[in-house]
Amino acid sequence: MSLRYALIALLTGRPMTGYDISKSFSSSVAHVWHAPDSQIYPELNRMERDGLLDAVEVPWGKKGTKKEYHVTDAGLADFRRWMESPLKPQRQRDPAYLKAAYYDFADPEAVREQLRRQQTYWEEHLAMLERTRATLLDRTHPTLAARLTKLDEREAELAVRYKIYAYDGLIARARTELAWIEDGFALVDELHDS
Amino acid sequence: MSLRYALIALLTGRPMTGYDISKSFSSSVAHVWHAPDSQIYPELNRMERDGLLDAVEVPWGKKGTKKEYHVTDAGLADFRRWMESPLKPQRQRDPAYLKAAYYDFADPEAVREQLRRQQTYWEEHLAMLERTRATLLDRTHPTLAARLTKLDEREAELAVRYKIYAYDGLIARARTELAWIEDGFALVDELHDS
DNA sequence: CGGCTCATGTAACCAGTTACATGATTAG
DNA sequence: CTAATCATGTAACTGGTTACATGAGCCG
Repeated sequence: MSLRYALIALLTGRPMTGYDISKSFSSSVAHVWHAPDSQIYPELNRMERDGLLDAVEVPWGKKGTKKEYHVTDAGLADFRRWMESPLKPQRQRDPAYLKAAYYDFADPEAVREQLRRQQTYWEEHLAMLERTRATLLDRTHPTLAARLTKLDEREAELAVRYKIYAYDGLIARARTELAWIEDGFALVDELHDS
Repeated sequence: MSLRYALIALLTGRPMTGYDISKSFSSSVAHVWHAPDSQIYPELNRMERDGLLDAVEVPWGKKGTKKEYHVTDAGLADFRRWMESPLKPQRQRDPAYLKAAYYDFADPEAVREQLRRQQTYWEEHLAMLERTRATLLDRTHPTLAARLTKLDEREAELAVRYKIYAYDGLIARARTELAWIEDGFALVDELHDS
């Protein structure tokens, strides 16, 4: 269900076509909620059917049209309702930790290789988060910038600060993962001669 | 697919019935990989079919029997192969962060309520992780203890240390979440008069 | 005219969730 | 005898993944 709220969140910035969404998704909401195109288009149709979005046919080229989705009042109300509803506690389900608990079944060199891959992944992820955070701070992030034009300074301040808050959480999480990976290297060295 | 490896991991400790598994699951592997009963039983059947487990019929009461699952050599080999195979990078998908990025759409009091709930959840989760970590350290954790009887001291040391390593990661993560939640309270107070 | 981007999906599958179903055994 | 525990699931559904499918428009 969160996908639909990720989509509404994105569309509060500005109306977009499915294509626009699937492109800008990856550089914004996808940092907290990833989804592939094949899930986005059908969901947009369902949301239109449920009255959360209005699809406006916009001409495209000579004869083509494209659908531009606008959040309806009902959609916004639904979004706010979801925002204020309690989260159900997330189940833990992380293969990295499952593996780590049983690293004694694997070859030490294979463990190091795992750790190196995770390290690379998290370093890149962290760098991306920090870049994005910077564009939020200076308000050049395209999706955010689009939304800010509709807000007064007080509202803009809130929107920006909460987004930065979310990214700060993601950044802290990435750093925690990286510190854990560092500890992993040290542990493998300690346990297997070196 | 990770469920099946969580199950093999658990069964390396000692052979168990589906019922044993579904009970002890929650106090061990479920900390890294949650699964309900309704997913466990069918998966055990599939794993037996695939030759990863042997099901031994054990008498139970006067006429009943129960199935005790043993990991086969093929199962262990498959587990090791999985252990050494690269993880595919996990997609971010966390509703708490999605909401946080858009807290400006919610009432400040509703936001505080959200934060309080998450705080309670993570505090309890953290306490549970720390209790479990302590039982790993003193080797009284039942699943671990069962496995240790089959290992020499050197192997036992590895098994224990890696399990503690995994829990240290989970604990660090929980603390990071709690720190982020604290920052959330401070931010709401700052942004909404107080 | 050829290749990129814009545009919109479908189909088959797999994993996980929720709710329900049923019966035997054992402890008090 | 009754309640708790042991035992084992099925069914319907939701959400997410992977792979594929197709065509119009735009730029050089």
